[in-house]
Amino acid sequence: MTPRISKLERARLEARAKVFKALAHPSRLLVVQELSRGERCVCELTKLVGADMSTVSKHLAVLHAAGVVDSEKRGSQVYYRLRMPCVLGFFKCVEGAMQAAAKEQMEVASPRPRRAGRKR
Amino acid sequence: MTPRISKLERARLEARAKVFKALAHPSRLLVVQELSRGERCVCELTKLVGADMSTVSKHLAVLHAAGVVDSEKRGSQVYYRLRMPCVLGFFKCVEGAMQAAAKEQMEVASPRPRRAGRKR
DNA sequence: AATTCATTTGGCAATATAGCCAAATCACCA
DNA sequence: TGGTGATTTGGCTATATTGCCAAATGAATT
Repeated sequence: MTPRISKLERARLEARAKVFKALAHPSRLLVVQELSRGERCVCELTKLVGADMSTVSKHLAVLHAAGVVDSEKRGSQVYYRLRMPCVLGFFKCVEGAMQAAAKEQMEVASPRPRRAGRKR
Repeated sequence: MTPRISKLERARLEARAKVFKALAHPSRLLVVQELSRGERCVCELTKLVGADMSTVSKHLAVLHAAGVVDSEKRGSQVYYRLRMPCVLGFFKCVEGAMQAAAKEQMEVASPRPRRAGRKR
């Protein structure tokens, strides 16, 4: 019942979790990936994601609140930029782990026989 | 309405998001951090987190399903291990970004005066 | 086999998230 | 000032997540 960590540590974890939460959605990951290639306006991202613009706007608000992206209004459109480029490094980490997991999945599904095996 | 990405790409994003989702909770982040120091049984992690053991067990199940941790039963207890150590690198990235954000927050709250300023 | 400890699972209520539509803003232009 | 395009916000429903309790499972012990 009594946690072994301080309130401060709790707050730190909460803040960190906010960033992960912000990235924990396919559309938002897609947006981040796209923004890694340069700034984009909401209309461009909307076409890319293929959802309602209001939906995309809310996704962007989540990313912005977490400090992952930055926005700048120019004329009538708003441009978003990636502000935490180090997330891209983590994508590679995840990618690698997923490949390992996939390989393992396959081996569980049909293990390579040690000496001789046959399909069943 | 029509997204500009393929179904395969969609699936890839979904899989990636699953990992982020698994990390998107303070308690689970705490667990990951702890496991970076070595394997721990559920009872240890439960004390650390300070929640019901069933709750912690479910958190661990989420991390396991995402491939972030691994488990091994030894005797009557189950030991969990970090399987994706590269997540730790990302913690640093987030930490740095959050510090930058915090500093900026403070400057927004009370900007350093350019020439002369006074409290209001 | 009964007991106990460690863990997982089922179920449920509270809360949070996602996505759409409609309405409100905001900038620009006629 | 009215109109148009870009974006955000409010509101709503559907869905997902969280966390507790209680019950089920499993291993070690008596």
